[in-house]
Amino acid sequence: MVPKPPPKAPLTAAIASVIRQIPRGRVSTYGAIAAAAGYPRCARHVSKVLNQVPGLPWQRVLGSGGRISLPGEYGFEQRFQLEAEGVRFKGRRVDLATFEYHFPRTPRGALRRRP
DNA sequence: ACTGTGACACTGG
DNA sequence: ACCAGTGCCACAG
Repeated sequence: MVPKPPPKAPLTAAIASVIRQIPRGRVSTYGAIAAAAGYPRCARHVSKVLNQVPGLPWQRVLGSGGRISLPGEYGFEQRFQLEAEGVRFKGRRVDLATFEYHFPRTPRGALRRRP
């Protein structure tokens, strides 16, 4: 039997996993990541995961429309990092049509809002 | 068990 | 186009 599987924050682990799938030179958004992890309405939680789990490609995560949500100097840092990977900006935004990474599939049945 | 939190998304002015 | 306000929802203390 299993000694002790970590039934901790399934959402956190799922989101972290999804973020790691983003290849270099591509980006994604909070909402898309949350949805790909199976939790469509938990975009806000993605930010929490980025702060909790180190080693993630945090710079590849953008807000809706390809905007940088991270304020302050870190925001510029993010922009530099992305440009270093080949991601181009149009004004303050990234052209998602070109650089957004589309995840292969939602790992689990996505929670859908009840009608 | 309850309350606060968060690098959001979306809508209206 | 931009800003401010509102809704959202699982996690952590």
